[in-house]
Amino acid sequence: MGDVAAAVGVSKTTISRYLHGEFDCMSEETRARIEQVIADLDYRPNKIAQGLKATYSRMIGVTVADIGNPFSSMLLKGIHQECHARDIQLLVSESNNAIDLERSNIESLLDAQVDGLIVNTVGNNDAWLADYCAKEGSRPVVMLDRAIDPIVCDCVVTDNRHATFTMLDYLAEQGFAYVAYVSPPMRGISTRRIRRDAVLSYMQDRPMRGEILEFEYGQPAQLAASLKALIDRHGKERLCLFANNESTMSAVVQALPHAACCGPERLPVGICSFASEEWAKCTRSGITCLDQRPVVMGREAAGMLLARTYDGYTGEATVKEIPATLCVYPSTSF
Amino acid sequence: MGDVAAAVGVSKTTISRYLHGEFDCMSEETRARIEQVIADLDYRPNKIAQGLKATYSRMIGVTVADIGNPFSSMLLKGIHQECHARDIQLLVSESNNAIDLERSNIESLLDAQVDGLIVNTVGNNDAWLADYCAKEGSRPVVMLDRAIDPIVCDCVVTDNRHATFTMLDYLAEQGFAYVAYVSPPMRGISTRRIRRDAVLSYMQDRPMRGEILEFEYGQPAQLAASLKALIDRHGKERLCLFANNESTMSAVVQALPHAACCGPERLPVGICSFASEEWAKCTRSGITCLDQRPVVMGREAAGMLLARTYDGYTGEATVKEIPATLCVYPSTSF
DNA sequence: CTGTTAGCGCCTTCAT
DNA sequence: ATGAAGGCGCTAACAG
Repeated sequence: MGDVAAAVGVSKTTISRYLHGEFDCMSEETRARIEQVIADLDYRPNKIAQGLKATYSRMIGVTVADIGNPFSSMLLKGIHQECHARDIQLLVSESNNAIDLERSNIESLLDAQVDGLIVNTVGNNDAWLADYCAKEGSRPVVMLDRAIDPIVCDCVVTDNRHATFTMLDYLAEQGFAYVAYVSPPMRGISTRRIRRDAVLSYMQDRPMRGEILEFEYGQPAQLAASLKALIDRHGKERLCLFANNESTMSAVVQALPHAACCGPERLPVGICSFASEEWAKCTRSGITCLDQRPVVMGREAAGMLLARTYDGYTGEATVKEIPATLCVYPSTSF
Repeated sequence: MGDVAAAVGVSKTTISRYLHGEFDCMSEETRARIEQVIADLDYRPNKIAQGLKATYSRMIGVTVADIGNPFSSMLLKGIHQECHARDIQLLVSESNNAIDLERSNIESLLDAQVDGLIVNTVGNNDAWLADYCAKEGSRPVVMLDRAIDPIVCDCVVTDNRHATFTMLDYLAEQGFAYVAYVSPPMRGISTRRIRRDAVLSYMQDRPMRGEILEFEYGQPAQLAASLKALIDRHGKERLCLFANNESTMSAVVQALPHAACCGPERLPVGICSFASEEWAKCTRSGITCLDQRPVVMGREAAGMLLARTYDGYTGEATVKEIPATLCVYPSTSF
């Protein structure tokens, strides 16, 4: 900036004004000269230095539990769309499903002076997060695909209870009398808990029966054994496996012999899952799924965050529920 | 920092020294007092201000063509692993497959003072990128899953030619006499071009015959028609469709009626693809694939970038080829 | 062992 | 219509 000023023969103040479009009180000539010199020198203002002076950096921080997950990458896509439109940079980090990493990531992002945070928490970290939100001078936070209780910050989640009910209604219609909800351990993750509770509550009031089947990602053999036992136990009764997410769906599919899913030997076992349609429709012969529309969720979260961060919005913290879409494929038809 | 200094009753310099672990020339007492006050005040140094003074920001920039792609998210995972280990922040943006967005993203990242760049280019932007690399004072750049010609910066790519040959050898073994390589238009993307050329060159020297089948993502009907014609033309001759990437594989699978892939009516049509194993093994009855190990690629790219950016490495620009892994599934067995 | 000073690149009053 | 000066939070000589 000093170079430009010197080359034009004006002070840095004038250059600064030029950069901010304050042309009203500037001679047309200076204006043109500055433009010229900036082009010649290929000068670009240093955003970091601007941010040092201003109280904002025009960067927001994002932590996701697992960035390798295609669902997370869709969330990021949505977040990026919204932020890019407003010229906000994205500082991204992943916590690899570890709580201490999540905490240190958030602290690092804050050290980097992000103006706000989008957090897809790994779970069991609510107290710490609530603590941060309560601190005065804290930056706005939006929880993504997670809710926090009590609601201390905006949350963007799938309408999990309603979506679960929609799926179960559909399964009942298809003649499934028994549903096993397959999920990784809850681990304080609101989304998982709410879905499980929805399944249990649905079954309390209706003829449908079922169970919750927890499993650990690392243990495919164990899952295969549980599923085999379950299926054997049910004989010819129509049974459906309802997976909590894509990874679970993938594990379920692999635990089942392929012949069980299609062809003449097909067992009376349906499969469905929370999963993106794009992925589910190609899995096996096509798996019925609840698509959470993660891109929309990401956009929504970013929108809420930017409103608070840059537009001075100060309404109460709210939970925004995004409806999931039921997509029917052959895995639940007989 | 001023507050801390005041509270302790020393100058900011001393605090600065404390923060950088320069305890050798500091009384044990001051040291302890500073530690105390920092804890009390919950003080954390401003990385941005540090970066303003230093000539680096400890941030690197990443642009990917399409962040929603699971492959890209794996690349990011690898990049993040390496950067996190060295306490480097990641500024991420996506170009949504648009060249002008890619350019403006790179400029924005540079404005944000990133110390280096990892670029997964959308294609047809080589001249512009080479231009940037040649500019003096430019930050180090690593191209990821893309090569640039001539090699003006480090590139991390799959060993595309070798991988393609490996797959074709395997297909020949399985008795496929004809292979259709299905790919989106090349659009100046090195990876696509090299794979296509490998297919053509393989077929020149060997009995295997085949063709290149270009298609546009948006046009499933057209692809379905091409495939139908192709299959009809070949009657009972064993034929394999070889997809360039996951999206293409997905399109191919959807263009084919499910009965064509398994069961008694199965056509003599194999399918294989460049794709991650995790995804391919669940698709239909399991699809033979070349897994590019994107996490490794991301790590490698970040490693090379950090070496140049922070360790003063200045060797010649090189192309690092990561071997792909052939994973066999039922889609190519009869 | 610790403080003073100057400055990174920019913005913002207050003058002129 | 334009400048000068001070300061954002921190670091790096150079003193003492």
